[in-house]
Amino acid sequence: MKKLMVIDGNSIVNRAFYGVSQNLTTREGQPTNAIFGFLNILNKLLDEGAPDALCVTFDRSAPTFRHQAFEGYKANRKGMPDELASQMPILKDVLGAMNIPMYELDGWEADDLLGTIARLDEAAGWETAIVTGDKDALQLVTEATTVKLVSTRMGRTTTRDVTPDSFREEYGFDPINIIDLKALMGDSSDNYPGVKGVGEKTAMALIQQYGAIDAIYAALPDVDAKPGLIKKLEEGKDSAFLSYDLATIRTDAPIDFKPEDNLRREPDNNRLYELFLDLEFAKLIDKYHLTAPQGEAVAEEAPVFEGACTSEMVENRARMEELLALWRTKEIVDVLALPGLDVVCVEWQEDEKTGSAALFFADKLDCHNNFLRSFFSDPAIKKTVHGLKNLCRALLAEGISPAGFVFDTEVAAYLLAPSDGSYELEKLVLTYFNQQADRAAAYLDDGAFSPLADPAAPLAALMSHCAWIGALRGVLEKRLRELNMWELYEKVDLPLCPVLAEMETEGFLIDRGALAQFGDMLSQRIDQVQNTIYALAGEDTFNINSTQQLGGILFDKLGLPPVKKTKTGYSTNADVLDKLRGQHPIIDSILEYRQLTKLKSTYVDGLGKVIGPDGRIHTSFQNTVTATGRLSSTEPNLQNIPVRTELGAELRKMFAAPAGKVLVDADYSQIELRLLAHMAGDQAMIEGFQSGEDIHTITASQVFNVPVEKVAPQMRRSAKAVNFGIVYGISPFSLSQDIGVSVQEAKEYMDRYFAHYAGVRAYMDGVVEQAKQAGYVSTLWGRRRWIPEIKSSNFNTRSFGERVALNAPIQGTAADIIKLAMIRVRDRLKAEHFEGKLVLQVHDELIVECPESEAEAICKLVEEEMEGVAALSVPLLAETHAGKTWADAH
DNA sequence: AAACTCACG
DNA sequence: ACGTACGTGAGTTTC
Repeated sequence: MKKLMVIDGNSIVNRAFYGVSQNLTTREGQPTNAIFGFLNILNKLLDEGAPDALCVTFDRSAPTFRHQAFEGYKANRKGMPDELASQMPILKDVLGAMNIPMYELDGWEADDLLGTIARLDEAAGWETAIVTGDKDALQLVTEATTVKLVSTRMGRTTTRDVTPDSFREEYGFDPINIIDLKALMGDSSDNYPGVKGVGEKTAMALIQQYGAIDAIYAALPDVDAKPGLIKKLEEGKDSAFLSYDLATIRTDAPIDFKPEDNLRREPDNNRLYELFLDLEFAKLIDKYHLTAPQGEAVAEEAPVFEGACTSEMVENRARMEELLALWRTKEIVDVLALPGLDVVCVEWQEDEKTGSAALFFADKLDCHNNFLRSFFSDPAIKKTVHGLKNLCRALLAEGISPAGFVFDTEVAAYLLAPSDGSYELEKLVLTYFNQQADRAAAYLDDGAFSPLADPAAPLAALMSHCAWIGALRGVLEKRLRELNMWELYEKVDLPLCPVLAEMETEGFLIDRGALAQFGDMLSQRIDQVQNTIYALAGEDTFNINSTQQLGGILFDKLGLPPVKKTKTGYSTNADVLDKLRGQHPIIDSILEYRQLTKLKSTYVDGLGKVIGPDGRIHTSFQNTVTATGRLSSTEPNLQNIPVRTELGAELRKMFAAPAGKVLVDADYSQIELRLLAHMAGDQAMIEGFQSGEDIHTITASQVFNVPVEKVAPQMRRSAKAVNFGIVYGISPFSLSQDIGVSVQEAKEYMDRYFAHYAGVRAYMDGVVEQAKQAGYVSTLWGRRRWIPEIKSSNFNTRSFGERVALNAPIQGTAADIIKLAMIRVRDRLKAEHFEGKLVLQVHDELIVECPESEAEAICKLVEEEMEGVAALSVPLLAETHAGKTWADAH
């Protein structure tokens, strides 16, 4: 007997939408999670069920014919969220391309079509499997028709086959009587009432005993039940029969259906390929073995390797010179340099065909080193690489000065999609070409790569990586130019790479001894405070670091009032503890304990672990991580060294200049607010900055309408909080939390603020509008951040998108500016033969280590370059200081 | 691996 | 009525 599988499209797509990771979108912001989830469920079903035929049914909008009788029907069902609605037509396109028949009919619901199809199928002598998440469909179960009930739990979908036997076993009555069950108990999601006062338990018992509501009502008033229930049944009779009709799935929809029309067919390769390409479902392209349509350009033309790859072991000096000379004549050479530089692959274009070579440097100190040096420091050889910053660092470690790098695929991909998070070559190949590249690192893991032993096998893969780098260069460059980001790329992010590598290599000297001493002091105090806490708590068996255990002590044992909850229990963060201050002496001790242990573990111990043999700390600057364009710093993070508390700031005394040298520290004054004034073109704020007065005082004076000299400290504090809040897209509630006033007062501050800075409000409205229209926002230098969230139908998600739209242009422009300043400072230090070197950047702050004799000149140089990056409608101000330690210089 | 907390701009 | 500020990285506990 042939089998047909019929899928309740609306039910399954809903489950997929709410069950699959919410954030799956294309890079342009089209949500795809429901489609992806639907296809996954479909694939799983087909693997398990192997039906001969397959089709899908869809609703054509409520209220339906069947339910017109009842006005409140579906009043409780919310309309489909936009993110799901936008996926429906695409899903139907996909199913169409897969040659899966779809059935939908005006005025009919999916389940009526399911019912009709099942019966027609049965009549034709076929078996039917109905796939749905809706238990109403169980009424359709017969010997020939099973229901595959789909449920999603924690993102996993499971299906359960329901047959007449398994149904009876579970419910104790026949499948058809589920209609009677619903007639009594009602259905809140479909909004039909059933019998008032009868729930699932009661209804089940009645149906198990009597089978159908006809039988129940026929037996009235002698039904075997309590008098109260009998009264309810009598009163609810009309409603019960109405509900019965509503719960009945019709099997007589006027559709033209023949089972054999639904026999499985091969998908339409070209249509499906293009759809999956648009949806960025590269893995599914592989899974379905789809191929790029022949003869027409798809997204991007993928490179051809076959037969084009040759490799060469360069064994003598003459051949090296020959190759170097050749490469100098080429427009570009694409380079894959493996970590450690012991293997370098080079590919280039030669008379319309590709040439390539793999160079091995088993011993970097032999004559090959000359090759490495000549190749990587020759400005005449124009090189493309993936991950320039790290390559530069590796080169510097070999004493080679990098030059001639004209393209970095990693940085380019970051600029095009800065929220993507990671940009491994394999991932980019998948994104831009929908192809799977083997991981180059696979040939290196545990040092297994041994080119001399077996050059052939891994070499082909490595060379193909090289070719991918070249192919990516093509599409990335094209895209950067299309988006007007080429200049940003060429003038800012690319040339910053060697600067960062130099800074990492240089490192920051730290006073090991002083650090250890500080750590000992902390340990002693931690001991004391810990004892105090245990004494105050009356027990010493709990772990103060555990928020759970601590919460138990504070809120259960000591009875303090819980201020805030987290997912897992009581919140015990600093905000909460601050509110509890004065209610119990243990609070102050816990705050102190937190401060001390943070300093000890994160900073003293953390930093101690990463001091190099040279006594210096070499952080890694991440230049492809943040969504806004900022840098970040890892292993260790040197951008969050304490400064705000006195004890914490002690640490900055450990960051020092060596004997005979000093640190020059320069930081931008209020750069983000200045940028807000400039970008908003707000005259009042611009004049405020031009006056040279303290901006928070001016704001207070304008907002509170008092002369500058009459601004009280509290007024300035409030104005400062508003100023900062604005840049983040603040709400009155958060402002009130921040400065400790009522929400009403906070709102008044903001209203007054916007009244005086009308340009700021207009700018904010404009930038949000731009983000909604275009899907992205930009900095002054054209750095982009895509904001798919702003089109969300979810209030919180959308609000987040709006705040991001407000903040990203400002934070990002500040990042553009300091990156440019870094490049220029570094270039001038070098050009003017200073010994001074950049060692650190902390978002709006630069630190140079230099001989004492250079300090004065370098202060001037850094200030000039930082302030001179751009001419805005407000001055860019940088303040510089020199000192023996970071604490002194800041 | 996720949750919580906290350090910085 | 919602749920409450942008951007990071790291240490600790807990599952």
